[in-house]
Amino acid sequence: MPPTDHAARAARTIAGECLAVRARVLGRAITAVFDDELRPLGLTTPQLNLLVATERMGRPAPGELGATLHLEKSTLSRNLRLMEEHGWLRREAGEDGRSHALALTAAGRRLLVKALPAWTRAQERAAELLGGAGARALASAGDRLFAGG
Amino acid sequence: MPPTDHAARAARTIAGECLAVRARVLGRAITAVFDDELRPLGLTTPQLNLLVATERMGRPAPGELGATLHLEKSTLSRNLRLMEEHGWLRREAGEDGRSHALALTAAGRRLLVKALPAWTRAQERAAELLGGAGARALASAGDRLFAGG
DNA sequence: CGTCGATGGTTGTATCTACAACCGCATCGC
DNA sequence: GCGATGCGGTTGTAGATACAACCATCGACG
Repeated sequence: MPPTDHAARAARTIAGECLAVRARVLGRAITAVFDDELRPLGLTTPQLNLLVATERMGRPAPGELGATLHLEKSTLSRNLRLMEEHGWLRREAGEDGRSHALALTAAGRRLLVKALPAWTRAQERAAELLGGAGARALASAGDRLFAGG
Repeated sequence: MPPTDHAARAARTIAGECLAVRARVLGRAITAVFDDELRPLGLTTPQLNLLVATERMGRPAPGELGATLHLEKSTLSRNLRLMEEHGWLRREAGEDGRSHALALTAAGRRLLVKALPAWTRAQERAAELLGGAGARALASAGDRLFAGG
Protein backbone atom coordinates (compact mmCIF):
# COMPACT_ATOMS: atom_id res chain seq x y z
CA MET A 1 0.00 0.00 0.00
CA PRO A 2 1.59 3.31 -1.06
CA PRO A 3 2.12 6.07 1.50
CA THR A 4 -0.65 8.16 0.01
CA ASP A 5 -3.15 5.53 1.09
CA HIS A 6 -1.80 5.61 4.63
CA ALA A 7 -2.55 9.32 4.72
CA ALA A 8 -6.03 8.79 3.33
CA ARG A 9 -6.72 6.12 5.93
CA ALA A 10 -5.43 8.30 8.76
CA ALA A 11 -7.61 11.17 7.56
CA ARG A 12 -10.67 8.93 7.39
CA THR A 13 -10.11 7.54 10.88
CA ILE A 14 -9.51 10.92 12.45
CA ALA A 15 -12.28 12.79 10.64
CA GLY A 16 -14.77 10.10 11.53
CA GLU A 17 -14.19 10.14 15.28
CA CYS A 18 -12.10 13.11 16.38
CA LEU A 19 -13.50 14.72 19.52
CA ALA A 20 -11.30 17.80 19.06
CA VAL A 21 -12.66 18.87 15.71
CA ARG A 22 -16.22 18.30 16.96
CA ALA A 23 -15.66 20.30 20.13
CA ARG A 24 -14.02 23.11 18.21
CA VAL A 25 -16.62 23.33 15.46
CA LEU A 26 -19.34 23.36 18.12
CA GLY A 27 -17.51 26.11 19.96
CA ARG A 28 -17.12 28.27 16.87
CA ALA A 29 -20.67 27.83 15.65
CA ILE A 30 -22.25 28.49 19.03
CA THR A 31 -19.93 31.37 19.87
CA ALA A 32 -20.91 33.01 16.57
CA VAL A 33 -24.58 32.91 17.59
CA PHE A 34 -23.91 34.41 21.02
CA ASP A 35 -21.48 37.04 19.70
CA ASP A 36 -24.10 38.08 17.18
CA GLU A 37 -26.73 38.69 19.87
CA LEU A 38 -24.30 40.29 22.32
CA ARG A 39 -22.65 42.62 19.79
CA PRO A 40 -25.10 45.52 20.32
CA LEU A 41 -24.11 45.50 23.99
CA GLY A 42 -20.40 45.74 23.18
CA LEU A 43 -19.94 42.42 24.89
CA THR A 44 -18.26 39.24 23.65
CA THR A 45 -19.17 35.69 24.58
CA PRO A 46 -16.05 35.11 26.70
CA GLN A 47 -16.69 38.37 28.50
CA LEU A 48 -20.26 37.40 29.32
CA ASN A 49 -19.00 34.07 30.61
CA LEU A 50 -16.58 35.88 32.90
CA LEU A 51 -19.22 38.29 34.18
CA VAL A 52 -21.56 35.40 34.96
CA ALA A 53 -18.97 33.19 36.61
CA THR A 54 -17.60 36.03 38.72
CA GLU A 55 -21.04 37.02 39.94
CA ARG A 56 -22.02 33.42 40.52
CA MET A 57 -18.88 32.49 42.47
CA GLY A 58 -18.93 35.48 44.79
CA ARG A 59 -15.65 37.35 44.85
CA PRO A 60 -13.47 34.58 43.44
CA ALA A 61 -9.71 34.80 43.08
CA PRO A 62 -8.49 34.65 39.48
CA GLY A 63 -7.11 31.18 40.09
CA GLU A 64 -10.50 29.81 41.14
CA LEU A 65 -12.17 31.43 38.17
CA GLY A 66 -9.60 29.90 35.85
CA ALA A 67 -10.09 26.44 37.33
CA THR A 68 -13.85 26.67 36.90
CA LEU A 69 -13.67 27.89 33.32
CA HIS A 70 -10.59 25.86 32.32
CA LEU A 71 -8.84 29.08 31.40
CA GLU A 72 -5.08 29.49 31.50
CA LYS A 73 -3.98 32.04 34.07
CA SER A 74 -2.25 34.28 31.53
CA THR A 75 -5.35 34.32 29.32
CA LEU A 76 -7.46 35.23 32.30
CA SER A 77 -5.07 37.97 33.36
CA ARG A 78 -5.47 39.80 30.05
CA ASN A 79 -9.21 39.22 29.69
CA LEU A 80 -9.80 40.54 33.18
CA ARG A 81 -7.70 43.61 32.51
CA LEU A 82 -9.89 44.49 29.51
CA MET A 83 -13.04 44.11 31.57
CA GLU A 84 -11.56 46.23 34.32
CA GLU A 85 -10.83 48.92 31.73
CA HIS A 86 -14.46 48.73 30.62
CA GLY A 87 -15.41 49.37 34.24
CA TRP A 88 -17.34 46.11 34.63
CA LEU A 89 -15.02 44.46 37.09
CA ARG A 90 -12.89 45.47 40.06
CA ARG A 91 -9.99 43.82 41.87
CA GLU A 92 -10.15 44.06 45.63
CA ALA A 93 -7.40 43.25 48.08
CA GLY A 94 -7.60 39.71 49.40
CA GLU A 95 -6.07 38.07 52.44
CA ASP A 96 -3.22 36.66 50.39
CA GLY A 97 -0.80 39.35 49.26
CA ARG A 98 -0.17 37.50 46.02
CA SER A 99 -3.77 37.35 44.93
CA HIS A 100 -6.97 39.37 45.15
CA ALA A 101 -10.73 39.02 44.96
CA LEU A 102 -12.77 39.85 41.88
CA ALA A 103 -16.11 41.58 42.02
CA LEU A 104 -18.51 43.09 39.50
CA THR A 105 -18.95 46.84 39.66
CA ALA A 106 -22.43 48.38 39.63
CA ALA A 107 -21.95 48.91 35.89
CA GLY A 108 -21.00 45.25 35.52
CA ARG A 109 -24.14 44.13 37.31
CA ARG A 110 -26.28 46.46 35.20
CA LEU A 111 -24.67 45.07 32.03
CA LEU A 112 -25.33 41.52 33.15
CA VAL A 113 -29.01 42.25 33.72
CA LYS A 114 -29.20 44.07 30.41
CA ALA A 115 -27.60 41.10 28.64
CA LEU A 116 -30.16 38.57 29.83
CA PRO A 117 -32.62 39.06 26.93
CA ALA A 118 -29.83 38.83 24.36
CA TRP A 119 -28.51 35.71 26.08
CA THR A 120 -31.98 34.16 26.01
CA ARG A 121 -32.33 34.78 22.27
CA ALA A 122 -28.87 33.35 21.64
CA GLN A 123 -29.58 30.31 23.77
CA GLU A 124 -32.75 29.65 21.77
CA ARG A 125 -30.98 30.09 18.45
CA ALA A 126 -28.17 27.79 19.57
CA ALA A 127 -30.64 25.13 20.69
CA GLU A 128 -32.32 25.37 17.30
CA LEU A 129 -28.98 25.00 15.55
CA LEU A 130 -28.15 21.88 17.54
CA GLY A 131 -31.62 20.42 17.66
CA GLY A 132 -33.22 19.38 20.93
CA ALA A 133 -31.21 16.18 21.23
CA GLY A 134 -27.99 17.93 20.27
CA ALA A 135 -28.52 20.68 22.82
CA ARG A 136 -29.20 18.16 25.57
CA ALA A 137 -26.13 16.18 24.53
CA LEU A 138 -23.90 19.24 24.62
CA ALA A 139 -25.29 20.27 27.98
CA SER A 140 -24.68 16.85 29.46
CA ALA A 141 -21.14 16.61 28.07
CA GLY A 142 -20.38 20.14 29.18
CA ASP A 143 -21.71 19.69 32.68
CA ARG A 144 -18.99 17.16 33.37
CA LEU A 145 -16.36 19.90 33.01
CA PHE A 146 -18.39 22.94 33.97
CA ALA A 147 -20.83 22.66 36.84
CA GLY A 148 -22.40 26.08 36.70
CA GLY A 149 -25.72 25.29 38.31
CA MET B 1 -36.01 43.54 44.81
CA PRO B 2 -32.75 45.52 44.59
CA PRO B 3 -30.78 45.52 41.34
CA THR B 4 -28.06 43.38 42.89
CA ASP B 5 -30.53 40.51 43.13
CA HIS B 6 -31.45 40.90 39.48
CA ALA B 7 -27.81 40.39 38.61
CA ALA B 8 -27.56 37.35 40.87
CA ARG B 9 -30.64 35.84 39.28
CA ALA B 10 -29.36 36.50 35.76
CA ALA B 11 -26.04 34.90 36.66
CA ARG B 12 -27.76 31.85 38.11
CA THR B 13 -29.98 31.39 35.08
CA ILE B 14 -27.18 31.80 32.59
CA ALA B 15 -24.60 29.71 34.44
CA GLY B 16 -27.07 26.89 34.90
CA GLU B 17 -27.97 26.49 31.25
CA CYS B 18 -25.66 28.43 28.94
CA LEU B 19 -24.67 26.37 25.91
CA ALA B 20 -21.87 28.80 25.03
CA VAL B 21 -19.88 28.43 28.22
CA ARG B 22 -20.26 24.64 28.01
CA ALA B 23 -19.15 24.48 24.39
CA ARG B 24 -16.21 26.76 25.08
CA VAL B 25 -15.02 24.98 28.21
CA LEU B 26 -15.24 21.67 26.36
CA GLY B 27 -13.28 23.15 23.50
CA ARG B 28 -10.52 24.46 25.73
CA ALA B 29 -10.20 21.31 27.82
CA ILE B 30 -10.14 18.96 24.85
CA THR B 31 -7.88 21.17 22.77
CA ALA B 32 -5.40 21.19 25.66
CA VAL B 33 -5.25 17.39 25.59
CA PHE B 34 -4.69 17.25 21.84
CA ASP B 35 -2.18 20.10 21.84
CA ASP B 36 -0.25 18.29 24.53
CA GLU B 37 0.06 15.10 22.49
CA LEU B 38 0.72 16.92 19.20
CA ARG B 39 3.32 19.33 20.57
CA PRO B 40 6.31 17.02 19.90
CA LEU B 41 5.31 17.01 16.24
CA GLY B 42 5.27 20.80 16.06
CA LEU B 43 1.59 20.59 15.21
CA THR B 44 -1.38 22.32 16.81
CA THR B 45 -4.92 20.97 17.06
CA PRO B 46 -6.40 23.39 14.51
CA GLN B 47 -3.57 22.54 12.12
CA LEU B 48 -4.24 18.81 12.43
CA ASN B 49 -7.92 19.47 11.80
CA LEU B 50 -7.01 21.33 8.60
CA LEU B 51 -4.65 18.60 7.42
CA VAL B 52 -7.31 15.96 7.98
CA ALA B 53 -10.16 17.88 6.40
CA THR B 54 -8.11 18.84 3.36
CA GLU B 55 -6.98 15.28 2.77
CA ARG B 56 -10.47 13.95 3.38
CA MET B 57 -12.22 16.40 1.06
CA GLY B 58 -9.86 15.95 -1.87
CA ARG B 59 -8.49 19.25 -3.19
CA PRO B 60 -11.12 21.51 -1.65
CA ALA B 61 -11.31 25.23 -2.27
CA PRO B 62 -10.78 27.34 0.87
CA GLY B 63 -14.44 28.26 0.87
CA GLU B 64 -15.58 24.64 1.02
CA LEU B 65 -13.11 23.91 3.78
CA GLY B 66 -14.38 26.88 5.75
CA ALA B 67 -17.99 25.80 5.37
CA THR B 68 -17.19 22.29 6.59
CA LEU B 69 -15.20 23.48 9.60
CA HIS B 70 -17.33 26.57 10.33
CA LEU B 71 -14.24 28.71 9.95
CA GLU B 72 -14.35 32.33 8.85
CA LYS B 73 -12.63 32.91 5.52
CA SER B 74 -10.11 35.38 6.94
CA THR B 75 -9.16 32.97 9.71
CA LEU B 76 -8.69 30.23 7.20
CA SER B 77 -6.61 32.44 4.93
CA ARG B 78 -4.02 33.04 7.65
CA ASN B 79 -4.01 29.51 9.02
CA LEU B 80 -3.47 28.10 5.55
CA ARG B 81 -0.62 30.50 4.89
CA LEU B 82 1.20 29.22 7.99
CA MET B 83 0.77 25.63 6.91
CA GLU B 84 1.97 26.48 3.45
CA GLU B 85 5.08 28.03 4.99
CA HIS B 86 5.63 24.81 6.93
CA GLY B 87 5.52 23.00 3.60
CA TRP B 88 2.55 20.83 4.53
CA LEU B 89 0.08 22.32 2.10
CA ARG B 90 0.09 23.68 -1.42
CA ARG B 91 -2.30 25.89 -3.38
CA GLU B 92 -2.91 24.79 -6.92
CA ALA B 93 -4.62 26.75 -9.67
CA GLY B 94 -8.31 25.99 -9.97
CA GLU B 95 -10.75 26.62 -12.76
CA ASP B 96 -11.97 29.77 -11.10
CA GLY B 97 -9.39 32.53 -11.25
CA ARG B 98 -10.51 33.88 -7.88
CA SER B 99 -10.01 30.68 -6.01
CA HIS B 100 -7.72 27.65 -5.99
CA ALA B 101 -7.54 24.04 -4.89
CA LEU B 102 -5.75 22.94 -1.72
CA ALA B 103 -3.69 19.78 -1.51
CA LEU B 104 -1.35 18.23 1.03
CA THR B 105 2.28 18.02 0.00
CA ALA B 106 4.21 14.78 0.45
CA ALA B 107 5.55 16.25 3.71
CA GLY B 108 1.99 17.01 4.77
CA ARG B 109 0.89 13.43 4.12
CA ARG B 110 3.91 12.08 5.99
CA LEU B 111 3.10 14.34 8.93
CA LEU B 112 -0.50 13.21 8.96
CA VAL B 113 0.54 9.56 9.11
CA LYS B 114 3.10 10.35 11.79
CA ALA B 115 0.45 12.15 13.84
CA LEU B 116 -1.94 9.21 13.97
CA PRO B 117 -0.49 7.63 17.15
CA ALA B 118 -0.46 10.97 18.97
CA TRP B 119 -4.03 11.60 17.85
CA THR B 120 -5.06 8.15 19.14
CA ARG B 121 -3.55 8.83 22.56
CA ALA B 122 -5.22 12.24 22.71
CA GLN B 123 -8.55 10.80 21.66
CA GLU B 124 -8.32 8.21 24.45
CA ARG B 125 -7.36 10.81 27.03
CA ALA B 126 -10.19 13.09 25.92
CA ALA B 127 -12.70 10.23 26.14
CA GLU B 128 -11.46 9.50 29.64
CA LEU B 129 -11.83 13.15 30.60
CA LEU B 130 -15.41 13.22 29.35
CA GLY B 131 -16.42 9.76 30.44
CA GLY B 132 -17.94 7.30 28.02
CA ALA B 133 -21.36 8.93 28.08
CA GLY B 134 -19.87 12.41 27.78
CA ALA B 135 -17.75 11.43 24.80
CA ARG B 136 -20.72 9.89 23.04
CA ALA B 137 -22.79 12.99 23.81
CA LEU B 138 -20.16 15.32 22.40
CA ALA B 139 -19.77 13.17 19.30
CA SER B 140 -23.49 13.16 18.68
CA ALA B 141 -23.86 16.90 19.22
CA GLY B 142 -20.80 17.60 17.08
CA ASP B 143 -21.90 15.37 14.24
CA ARG B 144 -24.84 17.64 13.61
CA LEU B 145 -22.47 20.45 12.60
CA PHE B 146 -19.50 18.44 11.38
CA ALA B 147 -20.12 15.33 9.34
CA GLY B 148 -16.58 14.08 8.95
CA GLY B 149 -17.33 10.43 8.39
C1' DC C 1 -18.56 43.88 -25.61
C1' DG C 2 -18.73 46.92 -21.37
C1' DT C 3 -20.80 47.69 -16.98
C1' DC C 4 -22.35 46.01 -12.65
C1' DG C 5 -23.63 43.09 -8.93
C1' DA C 6 -22.01 38.81 -6.75
C1' DT C 7 -18.45 35.70 -5.24
C1' DG C 8 -13.94 34.26 -3.22
C1' DG C 9 -9.72 35.76 -0.84
C1' DT C 10 -6.59 38.92 1.50
C1' DT C 11 -5.43 42.61 4.74
C1' DG C 12 -6.19 45.76 8.88
C1' DT C 13 -7.51 45.50 13.46
C1' DA C 14 -9.06 43.57 17.82
C1' DT C 15 -9.92 39.82 21.03
C1' DC C 16 -9.06 35.10 22.80
C1' DT C 17 -5.92 31.54 23.85
C1' DA C 18 -1.72 29.27 25.70
C1' DC C 19 3.38 28.31 26.86
C1' DA C 20 7.65 30.04 28.87
C1' DA C 21 9.90 33.08 31.68
C1' DC C 22 9.69 35.97 35.30
C1' DC C 23 8.42 38.47 39.84
C1' DG C 24 6.54 38.98 44.47
C1' DC C 25 4.68 37.11 48.40
C1' DA C 26 3.84 33.06 51.49
C1' DT C 27 5.19 28.99 53.89
C1' DC C 28 8.20 25.71 55.68
C1' DG C 29 12.39 24.08 57.75
C1' DC C 30 16.04 25.21 60.46
C1' DG D 1 14.95 35.36 61.57
C1' DC D 2 16.24 33.58 57.04
C1' DG D 3 16.93 31.03 53.06
C1' DA D 4 14.68 27.46 49.93
C1' DT D 5 10.64 26.19 47.77
C1' DG D 6 6.28 26.90 45.91
C1' DC D 7 2.07 29.38 44.72
C1' DG D 8 -0.44 33.19 42.18
C1' DG D 9 -0.20 36.57 38.72
C1' DT D 10 1.97 39.31 34.91
C1' DT D 11 4.61 39.87 30.65
C1' DG D 12 6.80 38.27 26.19
C1' DT D 13 5.66 35.88 22.29
C1' DA D 14 2.93 33.27 19.02
C1' DG D 15 -1.16 31.17 17.03
C1' DA D 16 -6.45 31.15 16.39
C1' DT D 17 -10.49 33.64 15.64
C1' DA D 18 -13.69 37.06 13.55
C1' DC D 19 -15.53 41.62 11.53
C1' DA D 20 -14.90 45.31 8.23
C1' DA D 21 -12.92 46.94 4.30
C1' DC D 22 -10.88 46.00 0.28
C1' DC D 23 -9.43 43.75 -4.32
C1' DA D 24 -9.79 40.65 -8.19
C1' DT D 25 -12.44 37.85 -10.92
C1' DC D 26 -16.71 35.93 -12.56
C1' DG D 27 -21.29 35.92 -14.61
C1' DA D 28 -25.39 38.29 -16.15
C1' DC D 29 -27.50 41.63 -18.79
C1' DG D 30 -28.13 45.20 -21.87
